[in-house]
Amino acid sequence: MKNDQRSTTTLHEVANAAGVSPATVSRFLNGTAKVSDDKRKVIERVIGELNYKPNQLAQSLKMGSTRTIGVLTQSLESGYFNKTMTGIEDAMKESGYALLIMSGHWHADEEAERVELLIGRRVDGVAILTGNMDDAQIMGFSRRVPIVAFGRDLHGERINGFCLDNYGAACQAMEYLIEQGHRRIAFIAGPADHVDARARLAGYRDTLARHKLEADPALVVPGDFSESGGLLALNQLLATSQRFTALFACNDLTAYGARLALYRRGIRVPEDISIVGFDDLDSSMYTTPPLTTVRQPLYDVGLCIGGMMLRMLGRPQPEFPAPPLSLMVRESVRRMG
Amino acid sequence: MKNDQRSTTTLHEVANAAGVSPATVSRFLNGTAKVSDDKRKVIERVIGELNYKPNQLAQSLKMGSTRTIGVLTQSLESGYFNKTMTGIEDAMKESGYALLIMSGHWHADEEAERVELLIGRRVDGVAILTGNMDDAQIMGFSRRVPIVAFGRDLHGERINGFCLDNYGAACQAMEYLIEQGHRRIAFIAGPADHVDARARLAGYRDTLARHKLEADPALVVPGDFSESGGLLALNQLLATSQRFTALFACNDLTAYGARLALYRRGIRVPEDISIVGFDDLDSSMYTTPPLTTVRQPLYDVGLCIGGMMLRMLGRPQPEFPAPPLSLMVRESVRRMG
DNA sequence: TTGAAAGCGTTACCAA
DNA sequence: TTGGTAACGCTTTCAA
Repeated sequence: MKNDQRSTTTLHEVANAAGVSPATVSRFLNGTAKVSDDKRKVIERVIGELNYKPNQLAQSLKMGSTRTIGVLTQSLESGYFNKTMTGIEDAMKESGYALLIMSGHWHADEEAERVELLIGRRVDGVAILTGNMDDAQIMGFSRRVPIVAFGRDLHGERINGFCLDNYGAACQAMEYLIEQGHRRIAFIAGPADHVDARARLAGYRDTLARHKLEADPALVVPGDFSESGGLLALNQLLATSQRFTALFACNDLTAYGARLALYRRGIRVPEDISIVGFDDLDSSMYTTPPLTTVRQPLYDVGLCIGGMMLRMLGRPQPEFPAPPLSLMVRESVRRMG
Repeated sequence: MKNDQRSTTTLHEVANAAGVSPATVSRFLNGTAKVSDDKRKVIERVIGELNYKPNQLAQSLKMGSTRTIGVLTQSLESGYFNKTMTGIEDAMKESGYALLIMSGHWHADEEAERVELLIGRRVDGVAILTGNMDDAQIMGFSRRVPIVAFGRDLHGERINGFCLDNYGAACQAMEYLIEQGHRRIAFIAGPADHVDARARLAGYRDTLARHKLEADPALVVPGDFSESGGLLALNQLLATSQRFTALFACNDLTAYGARLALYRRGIRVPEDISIVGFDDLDSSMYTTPPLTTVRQPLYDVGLCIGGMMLRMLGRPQPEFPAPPLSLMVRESVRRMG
């Protein structure tokens, strides 16, 4: 017993102990070529005795593939992104690929830096979840590594992307509110530089216009996709003493914050004010009242991303269409009159 | 321009182009030894021109370190674990270490399998977040790779662990409830095989006993750490028409579910029933009413884990004491009489 | 200060 | 079917 400390058995040691050449052991391991029954038996035994595990590092260096895909998320804490990552993880499960995850925190420079890091670590592909980088920048990266980008409409030899129809879903939510008899509908916006936030705002405005309803600019207040932003926004809105019967929040977190602001003032939901959110986070089913919101099929998005990646990497996968957004009608909207 | 496709420049190519030996380039890159000014200049230029980036794979193989630490989490979707991971990520930020994250889904076999995978990928260390493996099993892994384990009191040459005082915090929460005048307090338990869940239950029982209050077994109902479990549990509790004025939920998710069950029946919080949770998830500050709950300093836990890991890996780090749990008094508990 | 060369643990080609 | 051997891209002796 000389291998005391974390010593790792190598292929050579196995070969020596088994009295065969390293090449043969390798062939046995990978099924690359036939090895005779007697040798196979010895090798099998020796591997068991020595508890040999191939060094993936060496394999990667040799084969030019790390069996790792990099994921650029924005925040490890985001329920939004993590659901997607679970999907990616599950899509990759059987393939032997591992996920190297890094966060860009919605900061273009940091995102680019992380992608560089990922490439430096020789990942086989990079999945980019939204973020603030230029499309051009991402296209540039795609010359160095296969990329699948969620939230971007990018396509090319080594890159694929897809978006969800945020605009359409926002319209759908607004239609619902209007159909329930609401006329004065407030909107808490998201970060102005965020594509999805912009699409949702456009959906709000266009639907109002389509119904020839006044789009009172005082009814649109800025938010930042966070609970505290929603709280602030609603306080700000209330301070202007504008009348409104419904509120469309650009995401669920914002809706949570707004809901608390209402609670603080004793304004009931949905009796006094109706609320619609966007995302359908897990907890939205359990708020009081359960939140009516646009469901983003994030897990499926992850599956989709994973599948696209695997396909780019040359592993045939069943196509998985980008899933649609849909309105989850729960209990935060009241039917008027 | 011959390097069209993702071709990667190597150290040798740089050396050739610069008219020096690979060794010199390597020395320049690592500052391992002095290189003369003229050579240094050429090398610098060539590296820029060729956009050379060292192959980390080759470096790792040579140096025996991947600068990667594996993290065994239980679920990528868990707000609980992800907060911790953010802490780990931040602790590692400057060190050049990357995180290879895998999920065990609270299943001992799967956890062990993931750790094997991590070791196979030659991570420099593994951080284990709770989970269901035996302590012995984990000690076993520690002979192969340095480990820091959260939620375990393990110590050894290549392993360090720490727990948070769930028992004490549960007692603290119960003391608060009693102090507020509550006498009949219900408890929604967590998974019976979960250490933390057990500690919290023990805290509930012992505090009752310490105050000579009846521990009515009908008042403790099983849950599973999820919202739906909390909802079910509370319905079950209500079905027995037991009297109680307060509810201690073994975690926040459970509290959310219970709160919805109450809402459904028009039972007000905290006027009719008071609720205390455990974890202090981000959204607990924004529930209606904001939830009084035990705060787990998960981000700091992550920092702590990261620091311990770095120290084990031979990088001196300032010690970071395991942070204490504390009760966040908000608005879900009513003062009786 | 520099270069040649050995080696990290694999895989795969070429002979045998 | 097997073994020898040359890579993969890097770091680090050892000499010069």
